[in-house]
Amino acid sequence: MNSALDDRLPRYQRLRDDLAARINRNEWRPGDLIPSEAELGAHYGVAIGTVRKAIDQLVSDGVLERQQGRGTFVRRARFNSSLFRFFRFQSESGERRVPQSRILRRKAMPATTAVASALRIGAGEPVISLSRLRLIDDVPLLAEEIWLQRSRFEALLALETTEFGDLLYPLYEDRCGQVVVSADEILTVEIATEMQSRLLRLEANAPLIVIERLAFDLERRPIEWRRSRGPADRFRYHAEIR
Amino acid sequence: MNSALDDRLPRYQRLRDDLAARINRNEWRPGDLIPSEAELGAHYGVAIGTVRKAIDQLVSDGVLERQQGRGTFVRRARFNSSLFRFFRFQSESGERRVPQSRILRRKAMPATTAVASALRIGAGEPVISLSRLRLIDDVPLLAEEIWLQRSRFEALLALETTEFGDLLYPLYEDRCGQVVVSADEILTVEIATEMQSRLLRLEANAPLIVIERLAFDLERRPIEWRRSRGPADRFRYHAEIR
DNA sequence: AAGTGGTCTAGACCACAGC
DNA sequence: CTGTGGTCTAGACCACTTC
Repeated sequence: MNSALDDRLPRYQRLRDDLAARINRNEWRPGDLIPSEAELGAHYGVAIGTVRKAIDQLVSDGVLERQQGRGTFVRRARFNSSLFRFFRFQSESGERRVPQSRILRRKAMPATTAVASALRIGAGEPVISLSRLRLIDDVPLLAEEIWLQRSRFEALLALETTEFGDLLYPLYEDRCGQVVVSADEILTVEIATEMQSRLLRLEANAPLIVIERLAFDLERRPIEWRRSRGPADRFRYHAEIR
Repeated sequence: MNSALDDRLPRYQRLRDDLAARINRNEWRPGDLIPSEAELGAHYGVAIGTVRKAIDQLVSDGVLERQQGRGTFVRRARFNSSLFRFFRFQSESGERRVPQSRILRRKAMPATTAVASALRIGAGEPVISLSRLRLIDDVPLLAEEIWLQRSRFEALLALETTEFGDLLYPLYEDRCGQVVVSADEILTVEIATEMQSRLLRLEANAPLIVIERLAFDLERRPIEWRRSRGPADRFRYHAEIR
């Protein structure tokens, strides 16, 4: 379970995993300064070069951020990151803006088999389901269904949905200590159902783009599954591939 | 121009750039074994650790590949890479296959302003334009327009288009010494024109997915621009985002 | 001036491939 | 057995931030 203990792995790997786990359990929170390389080396009994290699990995994972002369910090949610790219549905004038969010429904429920399999939990385990509409200039742009493991996001049930704000990931960070660092997305196109076309104010049978996203924490465990649908004619998606 | 000479940059950076340039000018070709770390260190007059750091970067760029005990090799085109992911248009049965390719047209011409700006060359400079149809089970799946800088791809003009094969990137490698290592893609949806719907055997006004791709060499210079269109209802695109 | 990360070095030992 | 990359160490010096 805990790779930080598996002594077949190189030290820098175990160190990376241990640091990742410490961040994940909120020993250090986004924005915090972590101990210096020298301190970490002394604490773990390894050379500074080994610490550097572990930190290098976490930096390239987007989890940590170095600042020469200042120290190494836990990175905050990145609003310009590609995680936010399907915000790039164009507004009328073409510029990019953060859409408004309106939570339509919030429900605690047992996971369906599909949700459980995506989140890699058992069927029937408690999850939180959100239904959200995103708008620009009061025009609906995306209809989203979101599922979260309840045990990690309990705090969301105690909060008024009107207090959620326009972005969820900062909320996850602040209220639940959950940090999204990567995601897999699958894009497809389908035809709007009657309900969807009413919600998005489209004509019947309009083509919709469907974006399924599975978001991971820094230990690559799935923490959020969402399915977003928007009018295909306003869709523009940018991807960098390697 | 040549960052390998800029002594404000760290040595491992200059070394990385110099190695990249040597690969790009085909001093070593895909599949070749490059000199050992010790040899490179001796040749460039740097410590082995510095060589390792330069090679580390090229490995994470996907240009080189280490094999413990054997050496470091120039990577061949990766057919399972995400560069090939819009091959994932599903076949009837759902499995993934490499589509057939049919070159419909090949033309040497001066670059239009749009093409020149994408490829970052001057308007009117010579380019090669390809028009290609991709099929699975003889059913058209993608209609592609492709533009290449003529100076780099001259060899393609001397080859029968029927000899091109089903994949272009291996052809670029073998015939022209050009290696694609990364790309930017922009996805949009549009409605098929009459000509497109005839080519792809769709009904009029069917929704099309449009994938614009700018492909880069390992010095991040654009070498190919393509625009691919396919039926939206058979589209499935996977992206990993960080 | 003190502390931090950034670069670079030199060398030890290990794991693996290939003769 | 030799040569290769993989890990790890220890220390020097530099560049930057903060006081």
